[in-house]
Amino acid sequence: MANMKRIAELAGVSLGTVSHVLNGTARVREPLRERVLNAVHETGYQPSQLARGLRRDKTNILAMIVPDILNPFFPGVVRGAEDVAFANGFRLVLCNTDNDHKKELVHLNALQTYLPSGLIVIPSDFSDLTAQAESYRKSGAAVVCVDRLPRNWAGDSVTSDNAVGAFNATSYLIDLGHRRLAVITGPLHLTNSQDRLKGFKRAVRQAGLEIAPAYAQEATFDRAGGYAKTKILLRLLPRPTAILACNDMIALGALMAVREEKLNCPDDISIIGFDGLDVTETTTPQLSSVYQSSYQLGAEAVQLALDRFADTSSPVRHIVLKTELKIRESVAPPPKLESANGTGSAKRLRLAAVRA
Amino acid sequence: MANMKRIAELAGVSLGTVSHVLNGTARVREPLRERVLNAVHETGYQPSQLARGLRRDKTNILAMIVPDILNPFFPGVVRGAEDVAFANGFRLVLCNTDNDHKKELVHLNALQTYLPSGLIVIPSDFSDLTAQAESYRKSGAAVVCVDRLPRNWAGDSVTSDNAVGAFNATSYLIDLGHRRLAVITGPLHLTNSQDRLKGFKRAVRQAGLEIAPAYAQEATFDRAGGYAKTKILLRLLPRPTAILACNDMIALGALMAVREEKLNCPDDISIIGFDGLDVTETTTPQLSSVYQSSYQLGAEAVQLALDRFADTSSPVRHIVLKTELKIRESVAPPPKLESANGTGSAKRLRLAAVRA
DNA sequence: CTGCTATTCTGAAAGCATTCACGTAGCCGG
DNA sequence: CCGGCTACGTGAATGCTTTCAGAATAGCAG
Repeated sequence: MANMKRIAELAGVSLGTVSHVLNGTARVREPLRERVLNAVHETGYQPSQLARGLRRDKTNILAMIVPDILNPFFPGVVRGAEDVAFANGFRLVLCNTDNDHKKELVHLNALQTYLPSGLIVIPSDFSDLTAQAESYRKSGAAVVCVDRLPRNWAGDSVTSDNAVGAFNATSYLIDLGHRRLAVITGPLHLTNSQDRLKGFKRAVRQAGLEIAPAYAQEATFDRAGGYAKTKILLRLLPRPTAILACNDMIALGALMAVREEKLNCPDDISIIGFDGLDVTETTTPQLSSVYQSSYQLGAEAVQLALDRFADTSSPVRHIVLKTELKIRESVAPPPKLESANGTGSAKRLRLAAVRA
Repeated sequence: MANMKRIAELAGVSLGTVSHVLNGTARVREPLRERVLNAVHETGYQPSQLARGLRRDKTNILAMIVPDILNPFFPGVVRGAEDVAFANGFRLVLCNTDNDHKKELVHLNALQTYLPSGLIVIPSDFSDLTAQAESYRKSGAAVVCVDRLPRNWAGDSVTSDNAVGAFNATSYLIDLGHRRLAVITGPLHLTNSQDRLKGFKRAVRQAGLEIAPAYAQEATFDRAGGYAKTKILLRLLPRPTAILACNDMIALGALMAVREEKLNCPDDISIIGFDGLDVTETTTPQLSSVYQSSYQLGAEAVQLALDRFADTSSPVRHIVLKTELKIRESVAPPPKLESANGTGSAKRLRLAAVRA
């Protein structure tokens, strides 16, 4: 690959001039400018990002840290981030933490030696990024947290309005007539889980309902978690008539458990998930869900990083994206009649009532 | 951040010695060695990857190019790649092409200026990477193609055994008694689509069956494609009793179309997908699929790149991964009786037969 | 204790682009 | 025609690490 020196020779100018033409850092008269540009075209020269980064103390790399790209929620975030990054001439280095804070730290430390312009991070469990973020900021990199916040986070962030999303979903169920609501939250040390639970509780309180503690279960954010906790919920007396699952994976597990118990969703029990993944459209029944735009989360995060990058001193920003309740087939009014012990399917019960 | 000079001062040695200790490039006696290591620990010094890359003409970055991380098949590949990369001290720069060869070229050109050690690429549509690959190889970077191959690809690659996978699935259907098989392929300019179609045809031929051209439809690799082509297939007379969908998204679309036509899967029509995505477990009926390990695809690709990297001259390798036919609920023997026009559900027909 | 070889260390050069202090040419007003 | 200013260009210094040629030291044999 040609280097700048060669371009300078070809164009018959000095190194500095080539640099100025390339970066627009100084005025260069047309004839010279053109000669430089020609030389660049002829050779297909592209400046070494390494040398440039070394000199400028900054690269056009953005470091992106996510728990696990295999979790179907995260690819959207990554894609949104990559698109905005690419549009602005930045590249994304992607790292998975598996929600392991140690691994997160390893990545954080290692990545800094590439002098990225920014760091977009979906914090791992029990993450505390204060020190690292400080270090990045000191080196001139913007740090933005996405989706959930580490403890004591005081920097820029982009999240969905988890509380309002959960509130709306819960209210919707209540409006349908549900009174015995259950919620399966994600891990409660995560701020998004906390906020969704808050939204749920607020809706419940506002409706003057009481929810016994057993009706709020904490699960891991996956199908297995949703399945296990739903099994528990379905054994409670009286059985809940609706479940707010705090993400779609949990909702999927809930649906499996419901089916396995020979209950019918939505006749016996309504389910609303959270995230609005594509998979909610292909289940039977189709899952209702609080949709949030993972893409936008990532896109806004990078935009925020770029803004921060341009203006280090402006006040911290905390972008909160709207959610949208998508009601599909998994929601219905609560069963009209029920046996006292709360077992059996609503359909059967309805039949029993007719006979009686 | 401290630099090497500072470490040298702290340890009272020369720059060269620090470098040698850090890289093990020369023998350094214990006392000095220790002083250097201490200084490194105390300062938390980490060598600048930029300077190192600049000097070595190579970074520990791997460039990874995928069509679209939002396509649920690709995150697995990326994750597999990242894990192996990380384990070997490499980082992944992720780029999406949207299957646009132009965008692919832009990424390819831009990424080279970071002097990556390797390039892992899932080629876009109509990709021809010969020239770029050559350029990368010339700069000492390993290039590995994954999942599908560009035209005239002569380099290392990792793919699944698409032909055998499709052959097995098709044979399974034939063994169940199906005679009127249909296939919905992906875009036929993609080698994986071609291979799956070949496998299908081979199984058909081997069973002595004939498939009219209309029973082989080409679709985009998504739900919409599967849906549209299935609609067409369901209108054919006689109607096919089984569909091999060449990926799970197509299968999902097929399932939707079947349901919409008030047909029952698997009673009226069997469906087998390809890829074995998680989503196949959450549909009703659960989708049978030819499972391939996207994770392994990515992991092997990076391993191959690292190997190539260590030995530039060894012969080109072409890793082909096994697939596994996962039969779930979407497959059954063909309906026993059918009306001549091929409409109506098998169940109804069976009832009619009983009455007669 | 001397002479040599083998072993360690050192320091400068190289890799490439950016930037800053400084030189030069052109132009205006006087 | 000259002083002086503006607008352009120049090239050396810089950022950080690796590597190579060569200096210094250690160790051993005689």
